[in-house]
Amino acid sequence: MTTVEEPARPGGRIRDAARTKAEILDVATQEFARAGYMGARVDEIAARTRTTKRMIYYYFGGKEQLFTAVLERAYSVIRQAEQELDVEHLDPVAAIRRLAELTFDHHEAHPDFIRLVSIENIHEAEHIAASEVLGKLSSPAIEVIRRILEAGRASGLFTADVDAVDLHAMISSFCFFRVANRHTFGALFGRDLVAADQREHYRNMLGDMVIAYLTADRSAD
Amino acid sequence: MTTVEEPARPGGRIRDAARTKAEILDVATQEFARAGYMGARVDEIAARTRTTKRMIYYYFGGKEQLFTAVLERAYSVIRQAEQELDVEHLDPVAAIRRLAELTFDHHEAHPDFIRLVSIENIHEAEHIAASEVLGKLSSPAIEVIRRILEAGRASGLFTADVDAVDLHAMISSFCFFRVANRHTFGALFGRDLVAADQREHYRNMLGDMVIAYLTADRSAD
DNA sequence: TGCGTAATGTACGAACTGGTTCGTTAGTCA
DNA sequence: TGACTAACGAACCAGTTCGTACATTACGCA
Repeated sequence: MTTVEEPARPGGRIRDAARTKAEILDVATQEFARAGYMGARVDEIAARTRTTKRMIYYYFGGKEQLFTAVLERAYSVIRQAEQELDVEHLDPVAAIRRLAELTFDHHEAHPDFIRLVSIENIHEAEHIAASEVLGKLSSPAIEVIRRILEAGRASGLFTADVDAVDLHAMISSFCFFRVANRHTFGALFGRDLVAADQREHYRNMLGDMVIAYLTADRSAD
Repeated sequence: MTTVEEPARPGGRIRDAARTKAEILDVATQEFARAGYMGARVDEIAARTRTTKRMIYYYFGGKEQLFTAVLERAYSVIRQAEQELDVEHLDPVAAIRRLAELTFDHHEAHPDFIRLVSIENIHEAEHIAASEVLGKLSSPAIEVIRRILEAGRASGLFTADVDAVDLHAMISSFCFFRVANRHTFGALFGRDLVAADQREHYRNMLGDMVIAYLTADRSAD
């Protein structure tokens, strides 16, 4: 989330559509993530911006479209990260582990994004459905996983006939839950899943889990 | 969720505190799960009840306490289910698989509960913290897992030195994600994780994953 | 049977909230 | 340089929303 922060020429208003839009999106991302879609206040977003509520409606049309724009930008950040995945030079086991760790790191680094996704699910993904952009572009990570899995099966390392999307779901589950349900889990089990000193532990646990699943001896089943 | 449904004596109002309270909780559960905490409308809950908004404030004090009461009852349902866990007569591998499948089934059967938990996490578990009841009582499932893990390690079947709470988190992750993120995942990857004809597939996948993790050959690490 | 209290219903209000109306200003291009 | 338009601000409005004041009724018990 590129936080816009500029010297702000002190005398009166400056005209910069791009900056104003970006600033609104920054603040809106925080506010929606903080309070949920219905809990977020358009006035509050405006107040924390160097512009006014009028501009939100001028640029985005309304609360609904603003949230959609927030989601679009948030998703574009992961896609960017996924695009930079470069793990296919590794052997399949190392490649999958690396991919899992990158997913893990990305979730940890973007808790606001996780919250937005939770919120969007409460609303049954209606904003994603309404978005021109989001519906189409699928994740590059899936293709990467598909290729690694193929290589792993070809070399005999991977015993399981797993689908790439399913494996992605498995990896995401763990990463997502850890961040999204941090609070209830902590309150009920007295354990902070996102505690700094447990980070490596859970990161390894995820890798071990995925590799164990892919390389398990299926002859006993 | 025991839906209260009674013949409803046709002539005028009936006095039944327990029934009125239970009916409010039923409707409130639906409404909060549907729209989130901030999105839920007290008037709407009252309208869908055979009583009035006045009664909500009379019995629960306010929206906040009503939501807490909804959470308390929702969590008590899982605890009930967990209390009935009876898997320790099985060998450790079968016992863990059975436990994972029960968790899987419970999540699938209670989507409203999943939504409430997501919502409560958006609000950083503040209602759980405010609850007299919820903070203390921890899950019986943890003790069951602890015992199975011990037996598994003792018999040499389980290679991993896993903590019971961590394993619970692992199992819950997959089950929770599948239900909670159904909508965004479906919209983005074109796959319905809760499709009826894929149920067995994902149920097996979870079991395979957990067993593979617990019985993996760790000598290579 | 009458009385006290728990339970219930109605109507209302103050504060809030998304969205709009109307008017203003800065930049730019002919 | 002047006019045109994109960018912007202040005030306002209509509909909601949580919560309450006040009146009322059913039920248990003396």
